[in-house]
Amino acid sequence: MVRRRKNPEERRREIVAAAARLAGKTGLGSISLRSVAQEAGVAPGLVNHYFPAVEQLVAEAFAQLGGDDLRDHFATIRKESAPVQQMRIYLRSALAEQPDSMRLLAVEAYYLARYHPLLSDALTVLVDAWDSEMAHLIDEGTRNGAFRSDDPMKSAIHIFALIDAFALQAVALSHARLGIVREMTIQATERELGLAKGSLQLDVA
Amino acid sequence: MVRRRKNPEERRREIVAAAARLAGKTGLGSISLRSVAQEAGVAPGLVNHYFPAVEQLVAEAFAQLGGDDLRDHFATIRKESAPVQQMRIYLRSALAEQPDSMRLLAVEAYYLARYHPLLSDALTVLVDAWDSEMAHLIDEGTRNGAFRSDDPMKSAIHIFALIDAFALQAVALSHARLGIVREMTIQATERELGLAKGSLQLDVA
DNA sequence: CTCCTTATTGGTCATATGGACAATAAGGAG
DNA sequence: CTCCTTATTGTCCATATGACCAATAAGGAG
Repeated sequence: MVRRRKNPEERRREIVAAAARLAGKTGLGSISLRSVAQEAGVAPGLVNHYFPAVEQLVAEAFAQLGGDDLRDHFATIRKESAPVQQMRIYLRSALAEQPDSMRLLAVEAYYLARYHPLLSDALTVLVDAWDSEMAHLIDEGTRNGAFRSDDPMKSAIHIFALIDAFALQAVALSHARLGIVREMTIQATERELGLAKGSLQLDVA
Repeated sequence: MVRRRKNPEERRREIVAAAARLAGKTGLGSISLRSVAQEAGVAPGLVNHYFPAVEQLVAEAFAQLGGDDLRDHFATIRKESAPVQQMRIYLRSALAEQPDSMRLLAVEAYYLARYHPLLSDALTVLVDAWDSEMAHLIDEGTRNGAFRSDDPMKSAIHIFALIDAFALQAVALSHARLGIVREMTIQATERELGLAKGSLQLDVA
């Protein structure tokens, strides 16, 4: 095997990136010493060298994917200037019929978190980040006059709880239920933000 | 090893029961040929004899646990006669701080369902059963005049989506968030059933 | 140019998994 | 009481996992 000696930080990043790529395709469960080593094009022992415990690698890969996903979403949201439109854009992607890979990953992470302290921490950090970004958005909208919310953070948590519920259903259950939960989420969000019924209807441009 | 030859149906039930016991304690992931064989006090090969694929056993164990849990809950609920009190009783157990084993199992099942067709089917059956039992309860309450709901099934699905969201959080996240989601679920349920704010407050006897 | 740190490799171990199979004996049928 | 079906056992195999470790060589320091 051709050996190429790299800067440790860089190699470490490469390994995390490889693990994240795998998880994005086939879930956190597909992260193993050997699979990651192959994906990164290095020997399995090297993965072990940087991550004495695979647990750590799983947690970092999840944090990586989650962070990227969060940034992507808010970059898209921020392209809109009107708060109502921002919220509509977000709901449209969060309530899409077929779950994107991050949503599947999140459900997996919720489940694994029970046996996996490091992943649990990463999940907490990610959820907190979403909460505060969303609270910030709601706060802006409220000052702007577009929304009405006494407690933006509370509103954010409320909205995410509903979206989580949708995600859970979307992973496993029927389309009929999905439709009902989607409607419910939209209406509850409108109510939470003091919007008129129908303001967040997704099919409206 | 002492060999005792039993009626096939009985032995099969024993094996499912052993698997269910394991899953109740340590999750569906702890069901394996060997662990179940040990729990049931038989040779691993016998488990294989009754369940050529472990997948089937996992699905049946989950169905067993889920069915028992459903029956238990509604047996308790039915002890109350007043619909509002029935609903309060149910919410109190569903929104309890520490998740009971069935709740953890459900989250696991939602996740595993993606890779596990038989478990997915079992989950669908269970969810449908909950929906229709709850819809029935709501329907009774509506005829009785205690509730007000245009579409009991839709109301049931709405309520369960919120409870699922709570369960998801309860498995992994902080108490602060839990409290917010609990309040939200109670208020949304009151609204869904046409009840006055506070009617379902859990600390009310 | 030489040396030495350490990134990197490849191989080994212990463990757990699902699955298949031949041998055995329990216990009901006749 | 005898026979025969099949429930039951113990064993074996292929595979995948995490983890450990000695040997090697890349590439910067001096």
